[in-house]
Amino acid sequence: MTVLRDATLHQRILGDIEARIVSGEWPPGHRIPFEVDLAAEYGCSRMTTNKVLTQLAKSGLIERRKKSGSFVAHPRAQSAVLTIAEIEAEVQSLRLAYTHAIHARAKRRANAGDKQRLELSQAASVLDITCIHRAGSAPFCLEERLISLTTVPEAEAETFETVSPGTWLLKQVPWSAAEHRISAASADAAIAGLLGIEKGTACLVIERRTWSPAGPVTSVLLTYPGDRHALVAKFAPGGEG
Amino acid sequence: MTVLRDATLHQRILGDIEARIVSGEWPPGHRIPFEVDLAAEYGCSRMTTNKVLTQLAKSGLIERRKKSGSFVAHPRAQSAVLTIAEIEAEVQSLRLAYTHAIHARAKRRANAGDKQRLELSQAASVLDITCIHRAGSAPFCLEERLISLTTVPEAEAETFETVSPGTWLLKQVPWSAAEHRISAASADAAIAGLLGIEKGTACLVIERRTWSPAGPVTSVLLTYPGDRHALVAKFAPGGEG
DNA sequence: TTGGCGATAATGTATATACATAATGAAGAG
DNA sequence: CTCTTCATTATGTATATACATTATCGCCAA
Repeated sequence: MTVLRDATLHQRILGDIEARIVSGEWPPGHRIPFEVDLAAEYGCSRMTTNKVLTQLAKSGLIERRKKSGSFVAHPRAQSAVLTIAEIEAEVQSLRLAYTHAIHARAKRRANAGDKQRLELSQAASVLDITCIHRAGSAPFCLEERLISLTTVPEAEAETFETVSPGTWLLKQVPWSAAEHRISAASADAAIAGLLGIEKGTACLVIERRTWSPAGPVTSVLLTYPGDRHALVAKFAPGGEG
Repeated sequence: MTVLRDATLHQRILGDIEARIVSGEWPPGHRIPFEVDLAAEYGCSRMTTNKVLTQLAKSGLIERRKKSGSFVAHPRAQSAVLTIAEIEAEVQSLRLAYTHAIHARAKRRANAGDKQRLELSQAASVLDITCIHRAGSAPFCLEERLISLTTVPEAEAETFETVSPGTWLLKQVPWSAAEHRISAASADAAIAGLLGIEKGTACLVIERRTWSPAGPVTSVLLTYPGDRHALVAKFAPGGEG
């Protein structure tokens, strides 16, 4: 119920329509007023109402059909924005000291498993890195990463001792596309040892694969002890409130 | 590398700028041409380039500062759109028959735990439902749900035998806000029994809480056997590819 | 040197207008 | 009665214009 003080006309119209949809006053399937009618109602030009409705359509709240009008959409699937912070930032937001250590680092020709993880078809060489992230003195997260040296040859010269692989790659390829796969798994003996937890503990596993226009960049498995970590995703109809 | 055939001017400009950012040609911090210069380059009006840059700013790829210009943003956190399908749709996409069964259903005054889960402050009554979703004959997912009868009194009359609680609520409160919390947990004896898995199996747990303008609606814990399920979230710079 | 003041330059919002596009529905031809 | 055609109508995209907002820079004075 926060009344926006200096809301623009655009925001006012947008908010009014959103409120009527979210409250259920306009249920899915309901036809909302035409652009020209809304413009008349608010005493503005059609361009203004057009931009509002276009934005609502992009956010998925309404559907627009030429000649027919605009209709409140039927929600299909719960979708939400998932924010995965950098591990260092995540640890620091817990007011703990962040450190990382490289546990293993090897260059090799890509084997079958590597090719599948990176979606490589041709022969290529990769860098395989195992890294432990700590919050204070306790292990926080295990990182098992493959880097395609074909796409990022500069990685071969890096030891990643001072800068973690994730942070370094973010500088090299700032705006790559990514796909995340989130699942749960029991820690095997090796992982349990590295994370200092009991074998069989449930862990949250995030696999992130990233691509640049030049090709596959990296595939990383992040394993978190499950009882200590959770991902949070929020959804507000129409974007952010 | 798909060349858009009938791309609008807006899409062309947008794509060109995105490409230069994603490729690294324009690194974070780089100042991109002014609206008027872009307009001159493409032979269009400033309104067109303005809308393109405004959209890029909303998607987080650039930052805009009055008098200074527009700059490629520094990526802060990996964020991606997570789509959580309805369980029924999810099962059917696996080409399996979907059924659900109500295992328990109880109305009660909200206790301390209920109030915390629903973020209720006052006394209220809630409906507590345990429901098993099956793919074919095998359990697929366990649903433990609280519904606030203050916000959705109609729920009291529902048995949810024919329509699952999630589907029913989606009809009642179509466009509610939601918060998801994703974690991993070991199945205890009760959950293992209901899901037909061994005690201690790692499970993916999604807690979804939803609100309507009238107040908290529901809190649901979805527990999936971890080795059989994964969530997928994708990120493409600038929205969808 | 320092402090403030105003010109400037870039973005932010809104308007009126124009024409393109596509779906609907009605009129007309076979 | 059916198929085609065409006018209508609502959205989609783009333009030229206007004025508001707000950082930044340079000038001038204390």
